[in-house]
Amino acid sequence: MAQTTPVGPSWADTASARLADAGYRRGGARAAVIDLLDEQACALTAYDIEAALREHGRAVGRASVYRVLEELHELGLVTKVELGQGQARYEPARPEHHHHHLVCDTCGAIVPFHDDALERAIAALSRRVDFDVAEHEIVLHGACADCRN
Amino acid sequence: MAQTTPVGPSWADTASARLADAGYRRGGARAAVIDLLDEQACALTAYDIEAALREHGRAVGRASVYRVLEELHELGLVTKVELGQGQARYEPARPEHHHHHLVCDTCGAIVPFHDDALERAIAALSRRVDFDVAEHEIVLHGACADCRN
DNA sequence: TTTTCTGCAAACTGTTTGCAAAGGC
DNA sequence: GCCTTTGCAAACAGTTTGCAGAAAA
Repeated sequence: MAQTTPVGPSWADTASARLADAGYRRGGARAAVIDLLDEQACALTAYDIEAALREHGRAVGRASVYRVLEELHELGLVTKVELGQGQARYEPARPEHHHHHLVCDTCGAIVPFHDDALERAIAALSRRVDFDVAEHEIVLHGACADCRN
Repeated sequence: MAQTTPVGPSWADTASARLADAGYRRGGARAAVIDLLDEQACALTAYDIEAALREHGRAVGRASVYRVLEELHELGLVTKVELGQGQARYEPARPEHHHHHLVCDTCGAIVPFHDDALERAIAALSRRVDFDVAEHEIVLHGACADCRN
């Protein structure tokens, strides 16, 4: 169950450092949310985060969860995705693990994917367009392997 | 200000026919929403629709707007998009005008675009993936020409 | 006349905000 | 000690639902 992700400077470290640079103090709620996000590979809802923290015995107020997520998102450290399920999801922004999502509209399952051709098409398009494109979000809806039967 | 879109069977006709086939009756709220959507090229929020109908002197209850939109979406006649602005938007589904959206995170402007390379990449990917892909949504975030200065 | 549709108001859900107490520096 | 951060509760916004009257078939 334990996941090992032995990289150099962890996302949590980077995020903490960046927050410090931005003048934020090292509060408990902030650290708890960052540590939790650091362990996650894919996107969680604010509620997921709140529940997980409570289970870990590090309960954090809902408002604080939202506030921390917003700060992190503002600094580009967290990616906020809306998968059409009526609530936002958040995941650590790790450029080397850039990905998008498949959503099963039947069971709600979320599967991350990455596709170079798609990224190239997006990059080319971004250059062509009269717009400063900062981010892009791609969501594929449908039925997962289990649900299409 | 008046837009002319002289196609064969209008989207409104198609939508009405499809609704009738599905066993729905031809109520006033339903017709009003369909007629309004038919005139629109891009995505409106439920609130936009409610306000526009009121201005046209065809006021429709908010609940009815949502109910009609849901029916239309269920039948695949309306595309529902979430552009990260905390509210859903709806537009008539016209396969021949398939497009996606650029969103200016500064002023909120929404610009539709279409890109064949992107669509091809999505199509290829959809075939490769262990998932029945029914729809896809692509949102590019950034700053529009006016806001990037 | 029977069944569906509509509008209103109330309920809900996810998110944000005001404020006083707790905590970092 | 000053200023930020936190948690709670209340406020909010968008959306959904229950219900009684209006309207289609």
